[in-house]
Amino acid sequence: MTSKAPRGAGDRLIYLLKLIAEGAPQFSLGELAEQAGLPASTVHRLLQVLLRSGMVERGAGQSYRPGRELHRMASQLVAGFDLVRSARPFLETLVAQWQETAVLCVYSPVMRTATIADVVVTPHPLRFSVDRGVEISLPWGSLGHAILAYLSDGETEMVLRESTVGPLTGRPRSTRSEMHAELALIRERGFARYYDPRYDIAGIAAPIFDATRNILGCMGVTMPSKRYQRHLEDDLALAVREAALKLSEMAAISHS
Amino acid sequence: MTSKAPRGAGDRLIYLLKLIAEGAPQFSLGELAEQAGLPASTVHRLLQVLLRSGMVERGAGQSYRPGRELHRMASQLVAGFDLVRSARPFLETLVAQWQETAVLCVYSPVMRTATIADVVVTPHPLRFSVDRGVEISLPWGSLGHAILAYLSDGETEMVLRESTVGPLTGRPRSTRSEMHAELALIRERGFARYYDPRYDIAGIAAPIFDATRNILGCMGVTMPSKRYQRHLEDDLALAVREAALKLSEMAAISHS
DNA sequence: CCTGAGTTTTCCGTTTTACGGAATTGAGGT
DNA sequence: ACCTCAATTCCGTAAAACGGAAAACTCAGG
Repeated sequence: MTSKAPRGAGDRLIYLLKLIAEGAPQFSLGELAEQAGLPASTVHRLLQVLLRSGMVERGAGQSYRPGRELHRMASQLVAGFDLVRSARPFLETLVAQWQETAVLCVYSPVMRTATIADVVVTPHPLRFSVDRGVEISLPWGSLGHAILAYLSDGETEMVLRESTVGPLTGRPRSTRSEMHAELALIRERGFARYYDPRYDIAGIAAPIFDATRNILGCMGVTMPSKRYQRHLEDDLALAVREAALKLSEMAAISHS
Repeated sequence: MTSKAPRGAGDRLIYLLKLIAEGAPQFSLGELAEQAGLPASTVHRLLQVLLRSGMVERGAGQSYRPGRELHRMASQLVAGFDLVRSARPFLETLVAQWQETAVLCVYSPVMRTATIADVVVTPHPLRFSVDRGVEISLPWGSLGHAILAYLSDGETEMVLRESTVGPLTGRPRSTRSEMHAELALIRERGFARYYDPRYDIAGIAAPIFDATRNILGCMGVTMPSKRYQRHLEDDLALAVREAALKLSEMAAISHS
């Protein structure tokens, strides 16, 4: 907990603000000071700044609490939330770190379809052309699986029944039980892998949820199966899962 | 726009954060500097702090945008939002400023009833005893009217039909058309007044909405009709309306 | 009502950082 | 390549931040 506190009034204020936002709805100066690893007098002075701006208010007795201005700011930000726009930085980070095309995919429950909402392409010259708006098939590929695995049993069933052939292969993908085993594995791990050397395509994807753990879509990376070899370790998969998790957290309260 | 900017790194950071949160999802250093009324070099330095902490990120080109950390903070705050707890400071402020008992009232659409969720009492020795949990009657009193005025026509009709007598008077309150005229007036003004010298009670209340302008409840002040005289001017009414408005803004995204 | 332990708040000399105009660098357009 | 405008860096000055220590305050318990 007592991580090294930053120096400088500005950095420290942000640092405190974060602690306050994720901390208890009611706290004392001492608690905050200890948690922040800062001297009480310093925390006190910084709290005056937050108090002055309404970001923090005084509660019953000698306690402090998040202020109305802070809440108002939060509402404004959340209200202006947009999955696609918010996902962008994550996609960009993934590409910057792993050099593979990153994709955001949103699921439409009414249509029972998923479409590519945003893409950041790899700098590699060899890459698939992935376009926004393209519908992806749920029973096929890492992106589809990452969503399919989190649909209700009924929905999953309907999806599987509706389409029995893969979009590239043109033939049944796998048996029903193989499929269910794979989806269970995805749920366990928190991400989906896909690898098909026959069509030189591979990918890793992880689900994105809203506050009630309804699936909103998924985020993933796709690449030629050759390059996939480098990522057989869990490093990339964990990065993708982590990004999707953070985005879910951000989307937790949204006008789904 | 060019209000006097605060001095000191801390104050200025908060000031910028607010501008960023309520401003465009994409902005340039120059824009922000002008809007803040600060020299560009200063804004630049402060942005480094926000950048360092992830509260702001760089977008395409040379632009800036609200960062992931800021969004995450906002989600956490909104997730922990609670109408009753959030209303408290408003109630306290009202009592401190006007010395009259302030009440938060929440509406339950399923039951079609409103109950008192929180109270901060006046310091005056002469006051009504208002208790949490008490159900209030919608067709009667400022609190009830402030809610009733914003129900759908159908709901309003059902409420009026269900209860035809006032809780204190024990007799029909007013004609249907009088009632509708009053509710229209409330909608126009944004607050409800009530005054009944026969029972020495008076009050002013304003509605609280969620993001889609569904009514969540209301906030108001009650007092003996004697003291009401002092508040015939719109000052108190405006204060109540203002408080309810701000709370609505905060509640804009909530798990109602 | 008084006392005492534990906080919070103020003080103040020292140190560090913030400040912002001017100069430089860099991006985007023609 | 060249131009323009905005972003970024520099740097001497000025102002705030810093935090230990002392004072004031709060809340129990006697």
